[in-house]
Amino acid sequence: MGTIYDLAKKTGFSITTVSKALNNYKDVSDKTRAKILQAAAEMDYLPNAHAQSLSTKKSWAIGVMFSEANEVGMKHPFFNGIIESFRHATEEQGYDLIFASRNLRNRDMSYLEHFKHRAVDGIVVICSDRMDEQVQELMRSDIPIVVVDMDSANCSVVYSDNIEGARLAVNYLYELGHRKIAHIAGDETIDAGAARIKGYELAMQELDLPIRPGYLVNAGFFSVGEGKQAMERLLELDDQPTAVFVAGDQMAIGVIEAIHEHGLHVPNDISVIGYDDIEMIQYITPKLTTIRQDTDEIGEAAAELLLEQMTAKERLTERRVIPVRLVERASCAPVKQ
Amino acid sequence: MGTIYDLAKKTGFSITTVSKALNNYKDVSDKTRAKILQAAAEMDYLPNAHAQSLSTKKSWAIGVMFSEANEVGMKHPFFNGIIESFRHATEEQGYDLIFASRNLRNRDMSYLEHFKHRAVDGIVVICSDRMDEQVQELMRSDIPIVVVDMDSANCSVVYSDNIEGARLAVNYLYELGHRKIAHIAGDETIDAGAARIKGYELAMQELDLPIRPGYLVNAGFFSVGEGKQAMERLLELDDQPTAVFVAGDQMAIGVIEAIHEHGLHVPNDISVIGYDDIEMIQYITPKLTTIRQDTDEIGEAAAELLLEQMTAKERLTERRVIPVRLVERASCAPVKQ
DNA sequence: CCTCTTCCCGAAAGCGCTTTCGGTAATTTG
DNA sequence: CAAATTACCGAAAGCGCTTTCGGGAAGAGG
Repeated sequence: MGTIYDLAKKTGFSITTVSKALNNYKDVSDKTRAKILQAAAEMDYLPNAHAQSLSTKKSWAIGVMFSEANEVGMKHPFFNGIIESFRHATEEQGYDLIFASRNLRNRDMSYLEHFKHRAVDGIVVICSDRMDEQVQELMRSDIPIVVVDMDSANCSVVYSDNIEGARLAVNYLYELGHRKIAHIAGDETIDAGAARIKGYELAMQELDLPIRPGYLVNAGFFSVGEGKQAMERLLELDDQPTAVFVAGDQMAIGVIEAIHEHGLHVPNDISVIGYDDIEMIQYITPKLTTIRQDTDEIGEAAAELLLEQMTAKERLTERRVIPVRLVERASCAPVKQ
Repeated sequence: MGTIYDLAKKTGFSITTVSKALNNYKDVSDKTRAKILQAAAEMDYLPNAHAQSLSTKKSWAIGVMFSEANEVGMKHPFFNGIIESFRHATEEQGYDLIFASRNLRNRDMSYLEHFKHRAVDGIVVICSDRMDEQVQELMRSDIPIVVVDMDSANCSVVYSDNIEGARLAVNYLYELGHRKIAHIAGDETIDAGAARIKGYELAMQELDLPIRPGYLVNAGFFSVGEGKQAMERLLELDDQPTAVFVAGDQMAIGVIEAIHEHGLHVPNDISVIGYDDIEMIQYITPKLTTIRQDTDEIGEAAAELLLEQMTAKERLTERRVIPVRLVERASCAPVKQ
């Protein structure tokens, strides 16, 4: 492959000139530039990224951190959608993504330390627990950072309009005639969970609907199993809801399962509406009506906010709230008389 | 953060000694090592990875390439399972994963070029089209590489036992009394598709079952829509199958949809068995019986084969075939009399 | 007491690249 | 034609680290 030294030797110019030719400096003549480029092509020359980074202090790499909670890792469909679109957007600008191990040759370090070690140009953190000490540390650092699906005053953030989403859901159920609307919620330590709860309460209040005892149930961390358990608790109530707004699609799947196992029918007996619009819910029975989060736009926005900071070379704190919309499918029906 | 120069100044030792202390060379006394480590901790010293890589020619990074076909990218659930377990396994050894953009500051280069530029220690390629020129180039290179879900004589590979999987599926249907067994296949240009076809043909032959006209239908690249279309073609046959072995779970979802839309019932009218065991098929109706690919083990095996080559510093060509198993759920039933 | 090891430490070169700064040759200007 | 630009090129320092090699001091052996 060779280095610029080889190129210099081969062309007879100095390494300075070679480097300049390669980097489009204007103080090399077209003729020598052409010669050098030609030679570079002939010997399959490729610049060494490490040497470049060392010298320029720019690594063209973005560190990715995501929640390992629930053992989902990279398997979480919502996370994946976001990271995929984030990847596309940053890749266009020439950045690589690096998924950091926290294990530096057997000395394990924090994510921040690792990212500093790797000298990434920026960091994106996705789907995380705001209480996570690691995340806090990242947010306190001076590396450009964007946080997805979580709010913070100290760094750029992007998340869906969860309040509005919850309102959409509740209003939709209301228009179908439902008055006894329950909410199976995500844990309040997760921003998205808390916001949807807030939106639910707000919407109910606006509609002058009381939140009956037991109608707001914390189902934890968005898994199918937790959703199912939560629904079972609702089904034990004397005063059962006719509709339930579930804070996540995966939980909603569990919810439907519980309802079915109880011998009831969705949506004829109970309507359920989810949140996220992950792909698979189109294929379950009944197809799930849900609030769609636009993962493409979230990813793009995150990329935009991060790139902005990286070029500005200063910490910005912009907040981007991505609109959501209702996707009507088959899991909600007018209330039975 | 500081460099080793700062550490040297602070402790009064030379940078040589500092470096040695940090890297556990034995020709520094315990006392000075302690001092240096202490000072390092005090000033939050972290070694610069680029400088290290430049000097040692080891980057502790593994390049990841995956298929962009079908626009799935990182969203493909099967891919994700594998990469997640691969990540875990390599992370334990201190490696980071880098998802390469092919856009080096607006000059777009091949994956191989990019990986060379980044000086990765190894490459993993997943779920790819064997015809892809980029993949071919990677396989021809001299960088340690492991290929998943594809066969090749020139590099280490790991894939599921697709022949056996197909056989398991066909035999299972046979035992349920089915004799008219069709196969909705993946494209033959995909190794997994081809192997499952072969397994299907083999199994049918072993059971002395004829493959009736139109019973082997190419459904392309494993999407829900393609599966659905393929099933529609089967349903147009005068001599309809009583069971169908589908080469992928996503396609199977489309298959079931087509059958239902045709007014038939799964499994009472037609039995369906899938392939992969992606998470969501537990939640569709009926729950899909399938051949389970062990993504965890595939990822681990891939990591193992790659790490092996990286430490051996030579190209190896081991082949690892991961066993599969039948997961019985509710989409298959005894044949109607 | 002298020599031979052993134990520690540091000078220096090298990894591959960028960038400042100065210098020469060619060109323009008055 | 002299002076002032302009165009082009290169020496050298620097980025932060590793590793070879040699040398001084201390301890061991005779």
